[in-house]
Amino acid sequence: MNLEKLLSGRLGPAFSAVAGQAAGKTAGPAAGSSAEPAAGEAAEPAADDAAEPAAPDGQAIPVDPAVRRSQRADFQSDAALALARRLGRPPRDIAAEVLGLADLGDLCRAEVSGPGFINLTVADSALGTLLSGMAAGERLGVVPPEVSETVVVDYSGPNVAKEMHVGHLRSTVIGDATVRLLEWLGHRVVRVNHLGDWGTPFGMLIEHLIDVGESEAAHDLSVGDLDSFYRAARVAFDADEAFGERARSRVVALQSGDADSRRLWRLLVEESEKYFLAVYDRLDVTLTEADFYPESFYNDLLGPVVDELDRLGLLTTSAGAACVFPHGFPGRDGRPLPIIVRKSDGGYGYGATDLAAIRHRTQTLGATRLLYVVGLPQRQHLEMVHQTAREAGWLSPPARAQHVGFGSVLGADGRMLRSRAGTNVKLIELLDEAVARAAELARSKSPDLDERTIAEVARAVGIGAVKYADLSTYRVKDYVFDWDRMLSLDGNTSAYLQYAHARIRSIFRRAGAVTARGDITVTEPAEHALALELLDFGDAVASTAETLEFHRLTGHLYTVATAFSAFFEQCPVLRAGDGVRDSRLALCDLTGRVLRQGLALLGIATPDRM
RNA sequence: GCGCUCGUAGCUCAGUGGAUAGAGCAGGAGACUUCUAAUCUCAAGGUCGCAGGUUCGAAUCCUGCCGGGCGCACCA
Repeated sequence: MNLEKLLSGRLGPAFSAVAGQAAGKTAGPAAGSSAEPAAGEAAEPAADDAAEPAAPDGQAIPVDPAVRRSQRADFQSDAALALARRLGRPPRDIAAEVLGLADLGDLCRAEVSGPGFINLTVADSALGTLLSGMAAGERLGVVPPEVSETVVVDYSGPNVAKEMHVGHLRSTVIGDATVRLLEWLGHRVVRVNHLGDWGTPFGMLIEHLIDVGESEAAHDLSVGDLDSFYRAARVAFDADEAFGERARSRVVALQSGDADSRRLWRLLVEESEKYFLAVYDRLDVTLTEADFYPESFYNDLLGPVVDELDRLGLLTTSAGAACVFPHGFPGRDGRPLPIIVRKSDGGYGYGATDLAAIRHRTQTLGATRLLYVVGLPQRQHLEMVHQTAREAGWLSPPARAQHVGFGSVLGADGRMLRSRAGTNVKLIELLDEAVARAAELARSKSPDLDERTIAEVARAVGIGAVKYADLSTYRVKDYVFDWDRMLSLDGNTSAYLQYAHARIRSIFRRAGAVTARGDITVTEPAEHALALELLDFGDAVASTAETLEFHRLTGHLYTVATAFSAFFEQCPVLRAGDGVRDSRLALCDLTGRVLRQGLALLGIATPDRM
C-alpha cells in the first residue's frame, strides 16, 4: 500500500462530503455547464479528475484529494483550491472543514497552509508499520498487475554480417530492461530479436563469401570483423559489373530455395549469430538464440499475408507494386502513403514482413501487448504498419502496439556518434573500454581488492555505467555519450547506486549477518526521509512498467540512494543500542534489497563490495 | 510543403495544472582517530526558446512563430 493512496483514502471521503454538501445547496439546473457524467463507478474514490458535482441531493461525490509529494511537508493535498470556485467558498475554509471531517487517525498530522493547501506529515509510527510490512514480503511493495498479459518485446535487431554499433545499444539495453521489468511483474514475456537476415544485400554477401573462400570468411566473421567484410562486398558490388550481376542472380537463387545458396547464407547467419551472442554476453543482457526471430522466419507467412490483404480489399497495385494505403498518412504530394508489401520485381517488401510478424504475434503467440523498441526515425513506418494491421483485424483490442522509441546517441560534438560510412563505433569495443576504465577506477579507489574482485567490480560498474547512462534520461531525447560523466563516482550514476548497495553489504559483513528482517522503528529525520522514498518503490515500478520510461525508475533509485547516504552519515547502525541496532539493520536490509532489485530490473549488477 | 520530436542553471538532465521551478556535474566553502570519503554538509547559480490564449493559478494545456534533430514509394 503506498502512502499517496493511503492518504487519499483518508482525505477523499472528507472532500466528498464537503463537496456534496455544497453541491446539494447550490447545484441547480443552471449548474449543468458540463455534461460529464461523473463516472459510474463509485468504488473508485480516487478517479482521475475531480468529478463534476452532478449528484443532485447532497450525496457524496468522489473527489480526488490530489495528494502529491511536497517540499514543505511529506505530502500535500491541493484539492481545496480546485473546489473553491465550484463551491463558491474560500479554499482555506474548505481545507479546514475537510481536516475537521477527515479521519487521519495516527497516520499523519495535517495543517492548512498558504492559499488552501493541506500539508501532511506522516507519523514515524505509521512509517515504521508500513516499512515493516514491506520488509516482511519479497515483492517490496510492488503489486502484481490485475491481468497477466502476453507481451512481445521486439528489440536489438542487429543485421547479419554487419557490426553491432551504438545504434543497437539503446534498443538492446532498453529492451532488456523492459523484459526484465515486465517478467518480474508477472507477465509472460516473449523476447523477439528481429534479426536482419534477408534481402538484397545477401546476394553480394554470398558472392563475396565465395570469393574469399568459406573458411577464410568464417574466420573473418568469427573474430567480429563484420564491417570490413560487408564493406569489401559492397566495394566489389559497386566496382565490378560482373560481380553485381552474380550478386543479383544469387539473390534470386537464394529466394527460390537453391540449396547451395541457402547453405552459404546459413553460414553467414550462423557466424553472425555467434558473434551477437558474444556481444549480449558481454553486455549482460538476457537474449539467447531461442529469442532469434529473424526476418526469414516469416518467409512462409508472407504469401498468406498478402493474399489475406487482397481478400480484405486492402490491396492496391500502384506503379507495379502491391501496396496497402493505411488511413491517415499523407505523403509529400498530399496523396496517401503506401506500405509496399510486394515490390514491382515480385519480391516482398519489409512491410510484408512487419505485417506477418504482427499477425504471428497476436494470433500465434497470443500477445496482447506488442512493444517495439526501435529508434524514433521509424515511428511513421511503425504507425503505418500498426494502422494497416488494425484495418486487417490483426491488431484489435485488447491487443495493442506501442512504439518504445528512443533518440540517438551523440558524441561530444553533439552529432550522431554512429556515422554513416566506415567510422562506426563498434559496440563490443565500447563495452571493453567501459570495463577497462572501470577496472582502472576500481584499482585506484580500492587498492586492497584482489584482481579477481577488481575484474568483477569492473564488469558490473563499467557495463552498469553504460546501461544506466542510457536508461536514466528521457528515452525520446538524444543523449550525449560521455565517459567521464557516466563513470563518475557521484551524481546520478550507476556507480553511486552500486556504492550505496556495497556499503550496506559491508555493514552486514561486519555484523556477521546476511540479512535482517525484523521490525523497523522510525525515529530520526534521516530515517523518516529514507522511509518515504522506500515506500515509493512500488509506484515507481508501476509507472515505469506502464510508460516504459526508465528514467522514472532510475530517478527513484537515485533518491533512495541519496536518502540512504544521508542516513548512513547521520545514523550509526552497528554502534547503536540493541533495539535501535536491529531496526536499523532491518532498514539497511530493505534499502539494499530495493536497490538490488531496482538495478536488477534495469539489467545492472550489484557487487557486494567495490 | 506535410508530419513526428526536442528546446528548463555555464554543462548534462528531472519536473503527474498548484506555494519561492529541482538534482547532478563544473566552479566556491567546509567535514575522514567513527559501519567503505567511490561519501556527506553549506553557499552560489534561472526572462523555463519567443508571443498570445485558457485558468483563481501555466515550465506543464491550446494556438502561432523561432531554433535543433528526424521522417515523408519499392533499403530495413
